[in-house]
Amino acid sequence: MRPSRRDELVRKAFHVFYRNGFHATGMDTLVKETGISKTSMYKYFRTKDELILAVLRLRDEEFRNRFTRRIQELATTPSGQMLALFDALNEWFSEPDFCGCMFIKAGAEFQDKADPIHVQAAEHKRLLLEQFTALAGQAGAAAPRDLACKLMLLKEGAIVLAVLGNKDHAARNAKEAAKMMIEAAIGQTVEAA
Amino acid sequence: MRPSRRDELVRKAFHVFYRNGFHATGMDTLVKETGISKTSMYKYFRTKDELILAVLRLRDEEFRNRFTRRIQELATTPSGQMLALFDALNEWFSEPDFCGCMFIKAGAEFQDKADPIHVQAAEHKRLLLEQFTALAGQAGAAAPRDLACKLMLLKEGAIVLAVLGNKDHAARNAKEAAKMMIEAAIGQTVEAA
DNA sequence: TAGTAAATGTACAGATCGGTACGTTAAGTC
DNA sequence: GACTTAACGTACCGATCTGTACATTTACTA
Repeated sequence: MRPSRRDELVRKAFHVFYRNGFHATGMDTLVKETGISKTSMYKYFRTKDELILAVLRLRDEEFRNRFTRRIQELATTPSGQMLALFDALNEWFSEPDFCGCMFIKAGAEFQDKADPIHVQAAEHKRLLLEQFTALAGQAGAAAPRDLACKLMLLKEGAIVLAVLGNKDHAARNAKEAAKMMIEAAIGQTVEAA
Repeated sequence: MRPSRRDELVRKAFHVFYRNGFHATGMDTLVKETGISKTSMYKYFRTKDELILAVLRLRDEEFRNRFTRRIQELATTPSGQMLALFDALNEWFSEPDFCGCMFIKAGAEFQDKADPIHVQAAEHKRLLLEQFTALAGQAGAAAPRDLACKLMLLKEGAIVLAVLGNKDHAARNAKEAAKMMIEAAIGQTVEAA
């Protein structure tokens, strides 16, 4: 089974949806931007929504993998990695084609909580929270889930303000706030990278 | 100048856009949901985008007014009001028709930073940040703008997680985190309401 | 009661939407 | 060379999109 053409579609469709939005991107636009015929698209996916779901699944996997790896590169201790999370976030903000979180946008465009796309978006956040919780547990936090939730709050808030406000300001303050949260939860200081 | 019919349109259009999204809501849907003829709509506003802008302006004004008033009802001191902000947030989350922040959603659907709708959404966040900064200044915070930014981060993060995760969890942790931020910035404890 | 302004309903234009039908081309395999 | 498979292009379907034209009705006012 050669996955090439189908994966190429999903990968290219991601960029178009990410930049243009879901409802604002028509299938004809996708044909033009991806160079893949509409006939092929509808052989791989029965509906536009199914294509969107595939895009979100790919993005979820790649984003979490890349994020986790980058954090491990930046710090060795669990507490240090929790703080490095916000350096990785800042790096992401600085990428030239950064324009927010795909899952926040998916949740915003597909608001029905029963919609599979909305569910998929929520699932991404849930999986991230799980990872953060594990990290907080390894760091010896008193209430790992609460610390993880607080880090998530800062991360999501930083993304929103990076889109609608000042990237640098958001990233710096999120990291400062995170440092206080982490230190309060584990009872010792954490040094910034 | 009788503002009734036009304002009625803006007010009712808000609810439809808020629940259904901007691109997903057609003008014919607005006719059906608001009971106002399409001819009238296009007499008041030349395009759909202009109507959306008017909706955002109304929402901005009403949201900030209502929020500010509620915070003043819940607490008297500036520092207490900053904390009460997260009680007001929790109340908002509990409203039956709560489905996120209209401006985050507007920013997500209109991503072009030059688009007037995107600009309007960013302006709302900027004005909120101004208010928080003033409050932080009154409370005697060392760096009012930084404290305000941290509160914003927690507020926006809480909204995102209220939509894509657990409302109660998000609101409670946001308030706990805010308490630590405020106390660290003003150098004294703040009591919860 | 006549006149005026606002709001209405209906019908439509031109474009685009998601999705399908169908015939053609390109590349490999036997 | 015959056969299969995957991808292609084009043309189209019915529905919906934003926005307009136009004649009619409502409601206030003189």
